[in-house]
Amino acid sequence: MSKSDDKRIQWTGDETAAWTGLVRSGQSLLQSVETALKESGLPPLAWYDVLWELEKARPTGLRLNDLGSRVLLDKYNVTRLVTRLEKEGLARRKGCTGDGRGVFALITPKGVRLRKRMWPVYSRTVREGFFSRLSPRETASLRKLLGRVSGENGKSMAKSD
Amino acid sequence: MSKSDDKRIQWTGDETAAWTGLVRSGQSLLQSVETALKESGLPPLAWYDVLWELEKARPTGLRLNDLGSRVLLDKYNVTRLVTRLEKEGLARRKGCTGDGRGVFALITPKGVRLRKRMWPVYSRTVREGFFSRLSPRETASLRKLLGRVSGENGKSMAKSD
DNA sequence: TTTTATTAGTTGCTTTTGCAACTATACTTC
DNA sequence: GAAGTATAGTTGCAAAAGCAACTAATAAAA
Repeated sequence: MSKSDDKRIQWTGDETAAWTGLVRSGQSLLQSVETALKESGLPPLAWYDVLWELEKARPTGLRLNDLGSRVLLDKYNVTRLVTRLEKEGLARRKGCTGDGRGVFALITPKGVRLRKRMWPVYSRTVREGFFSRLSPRETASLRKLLGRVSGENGKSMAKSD
Repeated sequence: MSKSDDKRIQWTGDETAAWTGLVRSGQSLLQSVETALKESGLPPLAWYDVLWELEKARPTGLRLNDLGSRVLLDKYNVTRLVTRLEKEGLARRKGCTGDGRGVFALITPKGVRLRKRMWPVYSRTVREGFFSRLSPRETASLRKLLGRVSGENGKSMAKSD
């Protein structure tokens, strides 16, 4: 690797600020949501995400695998989260006919009800901390920029093994 | 609260996409950094953040409290992380003369060296996954937008108790 | 000045993550 | 069709995070 293609190790001011802005605003908002949910006696955001994916995937359900890739969870965490949901009667497993290894997760009516109760809290918190600070144009512009960033990432999130 | 000022529970398409873009790109990039660090046999990003704050705060050091608010860590996690760093000889504590409750954390030369070894890995990963996907103008624009979002958040990150 | 309330930091206990090893089924290829 | 390899999911153990209770010191009230 020659000196000139030695990737710029240094960051510009804008780069640094954009990066810290991204990380900090994300973390801070997520934290607000978690706090708001807890204050309302509701489960964590990860539960919402999973329940929502399962609800959208009705009536088929979702393979744990797919579920994991949608919510950015490693497979062992999917296993465990689904187990917890199952224990609360919010979801259930169903063996996959056709692929003996596969397992589907399905949302239950109780799961749907819980998800619906969580939504207003989640929604409101994000609106207050995020959307309300941006004009529609700015929101659209942010969407576009972040879309560029999220575009197929080198390494996928869910580790294979 | 009248019906009309009932906060919009629904999200527009742009809002949804901006939110998921923010969360997913942040998580995904952070995950890439963690992976890269691990692959290089280096400690997690949180260590970097703390070491860097301590390095900037030389030679005075930082109160654990301040440290926590800068790196978005709850106080008990600060206590523990500093303990781990101390155990590795990367930082040390120093009682605070003047305020008997206070504790300063100081970075050691070894800590500085480690932080310097971590930087290229960190830096490169973020450049590849983030900066390299945006033009300088876009980066600046993103910075501005995210700055709007991060502006004093309702609830501070580090919980008081 | 004594009492009361805050603030800084630590620690025990529980829950959750992360890693690595493991089982079981499906796919390849020879 | 047998042997090897890849994939889906689970689990044991260790490290880390979250919560609440606790200590010690400062600041505020009475």
